[in-house]
Amino acid sequence: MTDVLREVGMIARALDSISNIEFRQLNLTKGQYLYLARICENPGIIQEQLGELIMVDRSTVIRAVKRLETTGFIIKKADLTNKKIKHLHPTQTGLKAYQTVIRENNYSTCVALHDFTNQEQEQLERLLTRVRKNVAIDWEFVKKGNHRQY
Amino acid sequence: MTDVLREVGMIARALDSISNIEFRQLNLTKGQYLYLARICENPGIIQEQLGELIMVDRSTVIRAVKRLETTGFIIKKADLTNKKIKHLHPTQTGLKAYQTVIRENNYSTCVALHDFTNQEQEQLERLLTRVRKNVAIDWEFVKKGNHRQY
DNA sequence: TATTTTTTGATGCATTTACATCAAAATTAA
DNA sequence: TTAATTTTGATGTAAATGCATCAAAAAATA
Repeated sequence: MTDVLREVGMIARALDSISNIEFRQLNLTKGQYLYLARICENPGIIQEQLGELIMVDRSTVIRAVKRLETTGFIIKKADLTNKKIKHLHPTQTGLKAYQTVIRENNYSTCVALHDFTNQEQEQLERLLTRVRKNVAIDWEFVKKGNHRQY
Repeated sequence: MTDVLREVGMIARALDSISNIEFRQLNLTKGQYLYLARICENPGIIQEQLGELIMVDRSTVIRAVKRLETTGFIIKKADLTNKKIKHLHPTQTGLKAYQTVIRENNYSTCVALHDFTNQEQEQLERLLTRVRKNVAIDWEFVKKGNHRQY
């Protein structure tokens, strides 16, 4: 019954582990590739949204982004009208590193799906998107302090 | 292209986050439910195997298991012939907590698959198992210090 | 308009995570 | 058997993670 979730967990940990090892050569520490990629793909995004996109805690985002800033991969820009928010943009260095991140991620996807037909790949993606949306509802519910009944 | 991996990552983080929040009432700290469940299902397992099963670093297993031991969820038993290895077994407290872990995990699975037909559920599980096996090969390769070409 | 609530960012603290490295036992090879 | 290699466990160190909490700005409500 819980097997599906376990497979997902194992796959996620293994791939994250591989990426973290491989991206050390880019001077990206654990997990940073996630934030960098999303910022490069959504320039101007704010930290709050980044957390929702990646599904991690706000405080985690803030610290990961701070590190990316001090190491020169991204910059924070103030908003013209809203004093509270800060827009995130990649630097040249960030975009350069992003190329490698994408190449690696694509390679991992190929490895993960190497014996899959096109149809199976599409099927898996469709199913996973539905799972993610289902799970997101409960994640936000529980993160807000609500209790699930089971 | 990399979307499948991202979905997997998001799902895994969200579910892990939910579980960690919910299991604090059992006095299980972050990630410990994973180890406890596997030990309850594989009594006598050794730490090395546990790492392969969950796909985390050896050092992480050792510390998680140590905490589970000091908090009384499991015990380590010496092997009769092999002085190097230590077999892990749940205590009564551990088995009690495991009941809740399973109930929660099953509930999360239901939530994740709530709009899936039986056929879709089975299909997803088959596909994910194949992905996990594919990924495991590279994980062990990279963990051993080998470099992937991409 | 004034008050309340929500949003967004930030930090202190405790904890996990994992790489590098060591050490001892067990296994394999010479 | 002896020497080399692998397995298994362990720890120091550095870093990420996330909860609790604060604060300021913005948005919603009275």
